[in-house]
Amino acid sequence: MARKRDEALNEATVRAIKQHARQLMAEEGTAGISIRGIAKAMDVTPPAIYHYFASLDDLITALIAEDFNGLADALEAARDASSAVTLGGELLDVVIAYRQWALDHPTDFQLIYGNPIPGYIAPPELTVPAVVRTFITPVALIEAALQSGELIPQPPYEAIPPEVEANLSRLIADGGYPIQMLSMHLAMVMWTQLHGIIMLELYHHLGPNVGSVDSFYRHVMTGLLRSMGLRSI
Amino acid sequence: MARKRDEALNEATVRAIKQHARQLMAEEGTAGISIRGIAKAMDVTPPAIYHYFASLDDLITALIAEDFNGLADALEAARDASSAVTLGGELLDVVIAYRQWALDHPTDFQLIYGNPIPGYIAPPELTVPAVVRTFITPVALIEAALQSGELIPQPPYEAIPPEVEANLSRLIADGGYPIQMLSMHLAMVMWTQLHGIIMLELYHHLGPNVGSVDSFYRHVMTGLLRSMGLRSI
DNA sequence: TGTACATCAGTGAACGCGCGTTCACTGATGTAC
DNA sequence: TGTACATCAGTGAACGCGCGTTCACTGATGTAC
Repeated sequence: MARKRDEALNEATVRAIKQHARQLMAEEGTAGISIRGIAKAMDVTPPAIYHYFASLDDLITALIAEDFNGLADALEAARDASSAVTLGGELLDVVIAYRQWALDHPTDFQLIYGNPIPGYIAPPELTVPAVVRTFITPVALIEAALQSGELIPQPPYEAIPPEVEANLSRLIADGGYPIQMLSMHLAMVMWTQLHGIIMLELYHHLGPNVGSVDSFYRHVMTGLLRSMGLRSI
Repeated sequence: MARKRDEALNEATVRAIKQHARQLMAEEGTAGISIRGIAKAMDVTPPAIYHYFASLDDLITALIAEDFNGLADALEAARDASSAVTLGGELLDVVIAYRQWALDHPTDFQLIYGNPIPGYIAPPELTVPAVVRTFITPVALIEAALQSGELIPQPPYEAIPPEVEANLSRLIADGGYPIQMLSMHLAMVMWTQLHGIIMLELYHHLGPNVGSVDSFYRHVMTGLLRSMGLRSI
């Protein structure tokens, strides 16, 4: 029976394990993570790992949690570092940072958004709020732009299907954020668009088709935000 | 050394092998495909499989090829079966069929568009033209709508970034289709949008957020096509 | 200051598992003369 | 009509591999009195 990091002195080792796990994942893909592989890379015996994580699944769960937070942090940082003078400009910078994080951490992005690792099931009580945290930065900017009149909703994006409306309002209530349903809806649409480009790019389906994914992404995302009624980009 | 299906009498067995492979994949995920697993399911000895496929990788490649063609066939069938009276209506039916195929064959969709199977690398000379075949039906409808004036390009979707333009024209030349670059570009944008929704849905990230993905998908895709300038839906 | 003991980090051997692939083979079926 | 032979589909044993996890253990370090 392994103890989980009761106190924090082993913190450095925990970090080292995660780091080697990510290294392995980068080299062999998301399913390449293994206790034995990490142990070999650290020049240590496999059971030693069990002092820090109770099982392989626990390790993976920790990685996933960290990655979601890493992405969310990157979005916040991009907003804070943005030199844009409008909310729309900040939003575009955040959107660009989203893809940049995926490009900088391709296997991490696959880990949180791609095929599940064989035999592993991510606990939804981790995964759902983690996705939500990732949303907060962009959705808050959309909300602010909406309030300030910088974003004036345009058809067809000013309407929300009734079936979706119900769920969105529950989502907002659960989160406790003072945010209009329309902001949430627009963020959702934006999210699916950006996600499609990134996923296709990561799996090498988009590059051969559009050549410069950089330009394509910027063009499409700018276009989408303008279609939604954002006047400032 | 195994012979590949020299003649076609073993065709029924080849089909049975693929079918059991898909079954296994549906139960255990994309990485659950294994020679031994298939053999066990067919109540046969593992080496027997090597009479029909030279290796596991060959089998996977055959599955991928078949899936791409299956998706392309489904799109053609949807166009042919469409009761819509406009090109735009047909296009929307095709777009809906795309998602429906993914929902009907979730692990097949993951196989062709999700994480690669550990240790397997799909041959690009198979994969790139296969993706293209999948494009033909929607892009032809967009082209026709453009020619007939049913689609009148609107900003921001009437422009193509220069870096993308170069690649698109090469793509069209390679394919030998008499298609305007703008049709290709619009199809590309549409593809990334639809793909994002489907991927997020398949991995259970979208459902909890929007409630009815059905409504959301229809709403977003209709909205996008209208924004592009399609007048008939 | 010295001794007794607890804790911590890790070892080494072993478990049972499933995997792709190879090899020499067997028995049934079909074909040629 | 009967015999000789080739082909086909599959068997059974074995290879070497990597995996997660368990178990009893060791030796170093820290702490209490």
